[in-house]
Amino acid sequence: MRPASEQLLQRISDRLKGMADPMRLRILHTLQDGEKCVNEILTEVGGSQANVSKHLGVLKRTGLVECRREGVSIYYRIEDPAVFAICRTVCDSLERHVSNEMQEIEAGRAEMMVGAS
Amino acid sequence: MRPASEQLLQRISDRLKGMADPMRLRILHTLQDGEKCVNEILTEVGGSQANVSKHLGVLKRTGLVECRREGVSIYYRIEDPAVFAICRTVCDSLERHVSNEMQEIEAGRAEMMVGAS
DNA sequence: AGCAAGTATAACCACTCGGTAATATACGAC
DNA sequence: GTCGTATATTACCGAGTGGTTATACTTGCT
Repeated sequence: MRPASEQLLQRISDRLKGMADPMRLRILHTLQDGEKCVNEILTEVGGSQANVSKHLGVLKRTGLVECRREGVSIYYRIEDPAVFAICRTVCDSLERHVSNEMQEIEAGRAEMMVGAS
Repeated sequence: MRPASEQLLQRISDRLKGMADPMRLRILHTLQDGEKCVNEILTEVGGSQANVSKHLGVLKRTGLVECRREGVSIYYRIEDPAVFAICRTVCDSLERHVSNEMQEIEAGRAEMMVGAS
């Protein structure tokens, strides 16, 4: 097994950390259908202007989004669609997890029924 | 586009946060080839016992690993191999990112050369 | 130049996080 | 029971995070 260099691990965890926030996930999600300026993002995801701007800064620093200026507006767009693949993978995993929980609950219930007089 | 419920976003970000740390990635990586007890993990990933134990706690709370007791030892194992798919996706994305940077540097250099007398 | 709109930044606060050192717990051997 | 080993937990600290409010910056318009 490869030793998985410290640098690589650091970069992976940075990127994951960049995504690991509900507000930022909302922003990424709303950018899924094309670039949008801050105002549009703001009305779609809610929250204060300063807060959204800060989260956009985090996303930009992390390399998850890019932006360009057009007049007085600044348009943000997804820099790497891999984000969505990651989200999908996590969602699938969560679904499996939940269905496992359900099965265990079912099994537990069945066992209780056997034990019951 | 689906509104992507607040709960789901919270769970996704929790899971990402659970992975978003170099030490935890190292632990997950070392568990890739089967379950290991804390001592084994400890010697493979380094760091203090308390620290590794705490990170293992985080991984367990997040639902990324499971554990079982065998005598005095406690064996941990990956609960959901989706972790590796996520890492692979991030790595691929990083590689693309880096190669883009390289191209831009190359392009920039070429331009400079043109400008030079 | 001055003003307004869009966006970013600074200062601050409560809170979480990653780390360490020390202590507690659980188990097996004796 | 005591002792030693394996692991978890506690208490603490410095650093970072997510949020708010207020302020600054940048651009277009007049």
